[in-house]
Amino acid sequence: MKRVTLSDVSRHAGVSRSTASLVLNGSPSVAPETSRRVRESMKALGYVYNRHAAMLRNPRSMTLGLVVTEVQNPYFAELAMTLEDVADRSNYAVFVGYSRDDPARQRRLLDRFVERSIDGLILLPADDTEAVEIDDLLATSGIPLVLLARHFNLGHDYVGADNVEAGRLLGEHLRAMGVRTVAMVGGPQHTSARREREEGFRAAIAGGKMSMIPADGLFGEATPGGGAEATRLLLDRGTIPDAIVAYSDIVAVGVYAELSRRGLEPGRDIAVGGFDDIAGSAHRTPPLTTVATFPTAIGEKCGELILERIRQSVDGNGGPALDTRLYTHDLVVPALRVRGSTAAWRPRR
Amino acid sequence: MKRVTLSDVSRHAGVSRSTASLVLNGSPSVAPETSRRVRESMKALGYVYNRHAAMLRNPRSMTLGLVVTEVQNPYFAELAMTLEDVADRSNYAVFVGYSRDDPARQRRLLDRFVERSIDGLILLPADDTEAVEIDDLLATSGIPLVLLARHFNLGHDYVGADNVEAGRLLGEHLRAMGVRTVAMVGGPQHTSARREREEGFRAAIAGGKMSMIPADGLFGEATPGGGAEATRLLLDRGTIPDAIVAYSDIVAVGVYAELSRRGLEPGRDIAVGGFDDIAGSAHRTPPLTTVATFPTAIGEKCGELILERIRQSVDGNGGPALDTRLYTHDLVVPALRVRGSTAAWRPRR
DNA sequence: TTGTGGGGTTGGATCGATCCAATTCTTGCG
DNA sequence: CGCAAGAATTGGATCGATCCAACCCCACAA
Repeated sequence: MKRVTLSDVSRHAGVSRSTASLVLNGSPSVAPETSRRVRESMKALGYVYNRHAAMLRNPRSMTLGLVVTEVQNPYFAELAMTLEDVADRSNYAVFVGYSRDDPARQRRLLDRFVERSIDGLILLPADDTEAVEIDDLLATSGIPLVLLARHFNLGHDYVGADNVEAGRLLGEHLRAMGVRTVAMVGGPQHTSARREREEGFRAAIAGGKMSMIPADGLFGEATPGGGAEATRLLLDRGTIPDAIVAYSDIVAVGVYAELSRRGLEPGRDIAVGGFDDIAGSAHRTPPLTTVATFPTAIGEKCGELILERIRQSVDGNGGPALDTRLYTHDLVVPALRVRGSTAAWRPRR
Repeated sequence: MKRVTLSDVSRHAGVSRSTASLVLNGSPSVAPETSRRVRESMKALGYVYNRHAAMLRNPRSMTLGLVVTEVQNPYFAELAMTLEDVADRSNYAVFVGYSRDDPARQRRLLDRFVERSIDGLILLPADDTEAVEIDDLLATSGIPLVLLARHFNLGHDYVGADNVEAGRLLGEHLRAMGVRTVAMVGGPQHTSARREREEGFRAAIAGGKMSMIPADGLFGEATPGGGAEATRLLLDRGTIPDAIVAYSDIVAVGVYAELSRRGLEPGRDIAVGGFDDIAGSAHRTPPLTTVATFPTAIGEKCGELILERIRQSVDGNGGPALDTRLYTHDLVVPALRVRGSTAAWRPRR
C-alpha cells in the first residue's frame, strides 16, 4: 500500500539516498557497477519516481502548458498533435486546455498551469485576449511563452503562418482567373490571422479591376455552420459575387453547403477558395483551391522554440537580457494549391 | 526573484503558517476576519500556490490524465474537448497525450503521467493495446481508470457509444431502402468499435435478401485518405455494390471523393452511410446519412464517472471493494440521421 | 613518508505546504 | 468562582528527492 521511495531503493541496494539520486539523474561520477545495482533495486521494488518531491528542490518540471482555443478544427488539431510530438520526443508532459475563445477561461487555465509550475507555455490566444494580463502573469512567474498561430502584439516570440503572403497568393490567383467581384466570409473578427489574410488579399488585388464586397457582419465561428451562415447572409444581399474566399477550409465546407442548397455549383457558378489545406479539402467535390499553411511545420518550429527558450531561462539564469533580446517571429511560407473549385470557373462574358 | 511562500504570507498577515494553510483550504474553523486578512496578504504579495509542495503531504493532485489516439478526427476532438470541460468545471488540470495508435507510445505517456501522480486516467486505448500491461500499471499505482470509446475487456469502467445498436440502425435502414449488396470500408481492424458496428449491422440484415461483401483488406486509417483508398480497392474488384457503409463520417469523406473520381454520384449511383454525425456531415453534397453517436454526451458521462471513482478511491480508502465492485459500462444510445446520401437512392430494377 | 588529487560516496539541510496534537482564548453553566 | 466545552490558532514533524560540503580511499609524485 505504501509508496516505494528512493530511501527504500538505496537501502535495498546498500548505498545512500544521495547515490541513488545521482543514478536517477545519470550523473557520470557514479561507478557503473553501483549504478547497475541501484537500477536493479528500483526494478525489483517497483519504484516510481516522484516528480513532485523532486520539484521542491529542482526548478525544472519537465512539463509544458498548451492552451489552444479548440481542436475541432483539424488545423488546430494538427498543431496540438505536433506540439505533443515534440514534447514527447524531449520527455516533456503536456498540460492542455481549450479556451474556446473565452479570455476568462483562458486566464483560469493559465493560473492552473502556473500553479503547477510549467516550464514553458504555448498559447494560441483567444479572440480579445488582454495582452497586459498575459504579460504580467508570465513576467512575475518567469515562464517563457511562445505565441502560436495568432499574436496580439510583437513583444513575444511567435510562430505562425505568413498570413499576409497567404492572402496575397490567393488574391493573385483569383485575379489571374479573371474574377471581378469577391467576398471574404467567416472567421473570428479580431484575430491577427483574419486581419492579415484579408490584408494580403487586398494588397494583391489593389489597382486591378477586382472589387471586394465589404465583410461587415460576415464574420463568425470558424466552423462549417459559421461558413454556411455567413454565405447565407452574403447571398441574401442580392448580388452574387464571382468568387467567395472562405476564412479557412473548415469554413469553406459550409460555403459549399449553402451554395448547393441554393442550386449554385461551387467551382462553376462561383469560384471558392480557402486557407490551410486540411485533410479533407483535396477530397471535396469539387476539390478545394486553398493555400496550404503547414501546421506540422508550424507546430514543429513552435515546439523547438519553446524548448530553446526554456534552456536559455535555465542556464542564462534569467538575466536582464530578456528586455533587449530580439523576439523570434517565425512566419512559415504558405503555398497555393489550385484545384477544381477555382480552376474550373470561367468568367461570364 | 524569489518565490513567495506561505510563510511569507502568514508573516505578513500576522498569523501562523498553519492558519494560512487552513485559509487556503477553506477550513470552516478559521475566523472570517482572519481569513480576510490572510487573503489580502496573499494578493498583496502576489502569492501563487505551490501544488507540488502540497502534494508531498496530500494525496490529491487535482490533475487528470487523458490519452487518446489522435484528435484530427473531429469525433475524438469533441470527446477531448468535452472532457476538458468537465475537468475545468471541477478545477482539475488535464495532461493530454496522443498515442497515435502506438502501444509503446501509449505506455510511455502513461508512465509519464503516473510519475506526476494523476488522480485519474481516461484512456481511449490504442489499437492492439496489451490489456495486462495497463492493468498492472494501474493496479500498482492505484489510479482509477475509465476507458473511453473503445474497450479491450470488460474488467474496467467504460463509456462509449452503443456501437452494436448503431450498426443495427444503419443496417435496418439500408434494408428498408431495398439495398441488396453492401460493403463496409475503413477503420482500425482490431478495435471494439469497428467489430461492434459490423456485428450490429450484420445482425440487422441477417435472414434478409441483403448480402455483405467481405471486408478483407478494406480496413485502414480512419481518415479521408484511408476511406478513399479502401473504396478504390473495393471498386477495383469489379463489382459495384448498392451501398457503402463507411466506418465513420471522416472515412466517408474519402468514399465520396473516390466515387466522384470514378464518375459515380454518391447517393444516386451508390448509397453511402457513415457513423458519428460530425459537424461537416450535414453539409456534404449530398448530406450524409449517418448514425449520431453523441460524443458530447459520452465525454460528459466519462468525465463524471472518473470524478466519481476518484471520490470513492479517496474516502473509501481503497478498500477491497474494488475486486467485487461491478464495473460501469455506459453505452450511449445512438440515433439514425437519414439524409440525401441514402434517401435519394433507388434500387435498380 | 607525507602530501596531493580526484573518483566515488555520504549525511544533513532544504524546498513549501499539510497534518496532528497541543495550546490559548471564549463562553456558558452549575 | 471554577471548570468543561468549544472555537480559533499554533509549533513541530513530515512528505521524498536534491543540493552541498565534507569525506574516504587509493594512486602517484615529491
